[in-house]
Amino acid sequence: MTTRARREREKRERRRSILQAARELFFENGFHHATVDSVAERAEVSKGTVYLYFVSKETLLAHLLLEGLEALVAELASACAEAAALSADQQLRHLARAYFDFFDRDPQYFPFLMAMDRGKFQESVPAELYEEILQSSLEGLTLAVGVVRRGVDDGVFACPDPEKAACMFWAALNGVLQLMEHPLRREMVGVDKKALYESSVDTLIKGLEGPHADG
Amino acid sequence: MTTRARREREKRERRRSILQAARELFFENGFHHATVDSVAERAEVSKGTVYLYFVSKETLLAHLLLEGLEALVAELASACAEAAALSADQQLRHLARAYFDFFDRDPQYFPFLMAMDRGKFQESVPAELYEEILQSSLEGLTLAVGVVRRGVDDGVFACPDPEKAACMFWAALNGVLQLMEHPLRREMVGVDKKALYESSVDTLIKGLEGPHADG
Amino acid sequence: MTTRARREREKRERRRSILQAARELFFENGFHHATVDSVAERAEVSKGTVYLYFVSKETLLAHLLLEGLEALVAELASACAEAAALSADQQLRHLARAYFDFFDRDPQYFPFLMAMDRGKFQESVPAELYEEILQSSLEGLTLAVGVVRRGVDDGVFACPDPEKAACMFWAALNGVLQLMEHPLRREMVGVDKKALYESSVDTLIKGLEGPHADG
Amino acid sequence: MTTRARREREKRERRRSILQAARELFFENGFHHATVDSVAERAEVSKGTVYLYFVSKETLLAHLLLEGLEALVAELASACAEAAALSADQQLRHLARAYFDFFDRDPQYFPFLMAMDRGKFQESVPAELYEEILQSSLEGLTLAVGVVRRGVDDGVFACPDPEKAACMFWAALNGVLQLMEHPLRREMVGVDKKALYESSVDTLIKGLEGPHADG
DNA sequence: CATGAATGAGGATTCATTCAT
DNA sequence: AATGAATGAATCCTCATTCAT
Repeated sequence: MTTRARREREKRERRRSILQAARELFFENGFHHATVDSVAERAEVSKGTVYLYFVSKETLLAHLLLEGLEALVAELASACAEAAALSADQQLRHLARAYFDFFDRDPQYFPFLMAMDRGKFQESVPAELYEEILQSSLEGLTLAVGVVRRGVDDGVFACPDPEKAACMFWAALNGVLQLMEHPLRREMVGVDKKALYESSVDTLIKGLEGPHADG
Repeated sequence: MTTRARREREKRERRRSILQAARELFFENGFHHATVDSVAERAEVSKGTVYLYFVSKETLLAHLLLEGLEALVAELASACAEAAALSADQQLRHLARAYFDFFDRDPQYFPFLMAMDRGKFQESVPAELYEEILQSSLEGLTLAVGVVRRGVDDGVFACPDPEKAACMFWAALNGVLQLMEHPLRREMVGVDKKALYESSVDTLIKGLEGPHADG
Repeated sequence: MTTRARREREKRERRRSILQAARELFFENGFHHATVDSVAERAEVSKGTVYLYFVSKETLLAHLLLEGLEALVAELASACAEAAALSADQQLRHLARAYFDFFDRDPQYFPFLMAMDRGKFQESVPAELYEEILQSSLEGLTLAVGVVRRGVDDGVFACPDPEKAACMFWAALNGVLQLMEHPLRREMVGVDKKALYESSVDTLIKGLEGPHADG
Repeated sequence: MTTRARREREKRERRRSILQAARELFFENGFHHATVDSVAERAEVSKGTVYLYFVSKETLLAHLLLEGLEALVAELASACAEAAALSADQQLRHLARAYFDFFDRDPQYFPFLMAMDRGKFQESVPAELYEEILQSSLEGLTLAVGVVRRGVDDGVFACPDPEKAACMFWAALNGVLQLMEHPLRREMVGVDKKALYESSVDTLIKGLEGPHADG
């Protein structure tokens, strides 16, 4: 029946709009300062409806995170695939660019990924969901490890421990994104975000190419 | 008068103990889950007294931050000075190590430095104090810029924009510290924090040494 | 039509299953802590259906009560009939035993009979239904009055006011049941429920037999 | 200092007024339908103040109960003492009358004593307080046991188990009070509360006097 | 008849902040 | 200066009830 299909669609629609409202508000005011009331209001549903779709405020955040991470991983994987034919260092550049593009398009995710660390979060979110998030957040790293490993095999990179090298790479890029996240800090620093990011990629890759890089 | 001197000392003493109590509690439970009541109780003063010394809960955090940053800058400066006679790359290593040591000793600062970015924080803290914090947080960078610049002058580093290079360096190290902050993530990643940090320093310095590093 | 008959049966069936689910849940968690959702779920119907059969949560309770009371009255009446040939005091014992057996089998009714007293209950239940419940709850007493009256006529009991005597009897037994209802209290008191009940019956009957019992 | 003394008095005063407001509202609307807001309003304090004095709504009820029970026990003890010189049966009558007077004056306690039985109550009340309440609620019974035992020793009562007899007595009186508590039931029954109570006392004492009473 | 998604008025509790003493 | 009692707005969450399909 069409009715049923439409119902399903409306439900998904509503779920999306709640998630979207939460994304906006959590980002604008920070998770703690956003209220479930305001989420409901912006999503144009009642407060009860929010709880119909998500068991708690924290769970709302968790879904936001998971959704974001899954999208990110998908984009990273596709970037890797596209660059499969290129040299390892070019592939790594592709990966880094995809990473950048993602957070450039959706800068909100960054602070959220960090918010997840705090204690109370784990308690208020179904364990299963939490597990999924951690899994997802590892997948990006796994991709990078693969590329570095290939680079080592191909003689492009000279690092004894590809896993550590990938971590380093990943961490450094996160650092740049985080640093440039805050408008004030961006202004203070007086360097362009994208330019800084690309310099970092170049420097790191250059650092990985020579011998004894990560003893 | 001695009385006056004693009074002054007691006041400083009390201020310190409030700050100390706040530090402990904010770190243990996170800023939002710590209450002013609990701070007062642990500092063994009344709640009113807390407000006598600090205009708001956020201001308490701001002072904690400022205090921490000042200590950090002092340590960095001293590390720089100690290494003044060494080559620029060695000096940068010294700086990086001092940075690491600081956060290794007081790992709690890290999350707070990040918390500062959030919206409501700025509103609840005297603008002047906020400004001071930003200033302080830039001073570390300034130190690094100086070292890089000297390295360029000495022909050790080959980067056209020392400021950008220093930023990159700093951001990358922050990224490592942040990544390894969370116990779960540390476990997932399976790499030692200090080793990862040192590899990053090595890789970055190596990257800075060659030509066309940060075009 | 067979269809019609089946429909009727299904409706009764469904009604029963809702009532049964409510009984279980109200008893397990107390009326206030049980939710209509949980009743619907356990009865395997939708929440809307519950409201199709019962106008409110309170009405659900009222029907439970009424149903229980009707069953009780039936059992009491049958106990009376069975003992019709015996002496009045023996008949009264039979009645008391039937009363005990009923609450021993379904101890949950007791607290609910009491819950009914509370204010909001009357407002949320159709007046007619409420009236029926009160009527039913009186019928047991009427039975007891009849037996006592017969006892007076036969010279077995010596009380000028059979109605009052029956009330007294009834109230006393209720008191025992109520006292022994709570596990903690039962433990504290350190007396067996059935033994206490039977002693009460004996003592009361003995008290009714002599002269000047309820002046 | 006078100031301090006055402060203390005011605190006690406020505590009392909150307790009093709670008593009224819990009784008028039932515990579940009374709100902490309404308690605060009637006590003419803010909601926060209520929580300053009592850790939870349930604790408020617990204190009401404890206070009531302690007053009751005190009155029962004093009734016993006054009647120390009289025969055991007269002393028991005194005790019963004091019991009646208490609930006649403060009929609210009765429903509360019962409310305590429900599950969630125990969880929301400090264990220590709960224990105290149970203790208190036993003391009345202990008094009755003492009197009955003396009656047995004096040859006035002929019951092998004074403890059971006292329970029975107590339970029966509770039953009468409970039955007559509800206005509607009182009307239905058509018997005067006090008269019914006194008849019960007479009948029970008479029942205890003869032989084989509670074999 | 039956469904179950949506509602939204409450409810208990917390806590930063004030202020009379 | 120091106290700590009082405040009350704010917050998350619940759940009986309705109603379009």
